[in-house]
Amino acid sequence: MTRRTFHREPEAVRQNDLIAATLDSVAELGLAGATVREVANRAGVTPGLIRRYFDNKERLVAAAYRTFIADLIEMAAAGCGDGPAHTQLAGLIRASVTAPVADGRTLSIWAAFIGTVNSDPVMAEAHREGYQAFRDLIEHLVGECLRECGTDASQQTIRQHAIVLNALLDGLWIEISMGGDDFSRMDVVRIALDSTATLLGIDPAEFRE
Amino acid sequence: MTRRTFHREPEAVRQNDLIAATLDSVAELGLAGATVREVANRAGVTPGLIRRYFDNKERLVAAAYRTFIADLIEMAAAGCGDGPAHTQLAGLIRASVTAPVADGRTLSIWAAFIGTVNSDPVMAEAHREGYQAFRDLIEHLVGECLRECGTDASQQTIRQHAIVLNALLDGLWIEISMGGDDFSRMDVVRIALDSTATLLGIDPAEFRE
DNA sequence: GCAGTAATTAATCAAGTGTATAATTTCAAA
DNA sequence: TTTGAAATTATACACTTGATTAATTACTGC
Repeated sequence: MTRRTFHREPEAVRQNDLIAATLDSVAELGLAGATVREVANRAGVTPGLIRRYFDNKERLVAAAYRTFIADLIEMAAAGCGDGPAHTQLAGLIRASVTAPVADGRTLSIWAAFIGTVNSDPVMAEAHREGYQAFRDLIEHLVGECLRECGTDASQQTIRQHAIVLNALLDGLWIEISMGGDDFSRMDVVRIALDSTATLLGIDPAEFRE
Repeated sequence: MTRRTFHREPEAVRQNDLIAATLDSVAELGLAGATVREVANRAGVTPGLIRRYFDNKERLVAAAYRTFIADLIEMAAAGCGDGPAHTQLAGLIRASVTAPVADGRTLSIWAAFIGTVNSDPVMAEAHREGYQAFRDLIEHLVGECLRECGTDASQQTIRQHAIVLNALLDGLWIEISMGGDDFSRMDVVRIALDSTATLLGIDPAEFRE
């Protein structure tokens, strides 16, 4: 009876693999399906090993959530580029309503985690961290964008615009990711950009990237 | 050793109690916490009894989701009243961004269920049923509202407006329910109504209920 | 090449899960 | 009051879960 062969991996790599395996499990099987054994299998590893990298299963899941949120924001922010603010904002919006940010897998993971925020303080904290970052980014871009257009708005007005825009993006992201009905037929990017221009009171033509 | 006393309940009542207990469990402990025993305890009943009302735990959870979604839509639609369309729409919006539709408990339950839609066909079906109803309601109200304002819009334009408005409401609902930051300080109803008016291109003054 | 250390496996445990079934109790009808 | 059927409880079972520990293996530094 010979043991299964294995090879060692740098700590960061293994940790990353375990987190990736966790996210895959959550996406395909739901949070309940992300058992220690399932995650270990997907990572090509034995269940016991997980404990060497994460104290608890709870810690593993929380870590997975943190990297998920961070990656999500990074993917969205990657659409910004470094041009004028209205171009950056347009890029952010386009990225938010198209894959890979907007797709079923991402939504499943997000929802599964969000569902625990109310009953799990650790997850609640992990959540707040990441969410704030996205809202701050939007608020900054909205402010710059309005300034570029010659509109002088108070900080409170900017904040309100950011809140509404953030909500709109969240909602569109959910609807599109859920794969509802006829989104494949319409130009979601155009709709998102035009709606944003309308809400901010700026010229829609400005928003053609 | 005497058995615990009990009293019989009409089938509909028991069924309802079990569903209510399931939703409470999901809200407070997450989907994973909604075990057969937990639900039974909250319903003041023994685990075995559940099987007399639901074939599976899966069926119980699906039934709970259906009534949850139905109640949610009913609560939102209850704000409509029966006046002119723009008043009905305003009522719907107000109801959507205030309690009991918009609160943490509701969001927790919603998210927990949504997280399963991708991996569970039964839940996916239960979901689509309820969601369509809400979008149809919004589309109808938007159409009537534009007609009242003298705007003549094509069916496709109406549909696009409905999609955007639906997304905005979803997003606001989530942000408010999540209890993010400073929503307590601001008039969310006002923000929601004004944003809607802006998006539909109608006079915000029309929307003061 | 060799030793020692640390990563990994394998095997096991107690607790909790959904489900099944037989024993009881309630209640309505006679 | 008695009887019978249906609702409810109690108990048990097989299985999965997260966690623990000792035995083994791979790799690093000498």
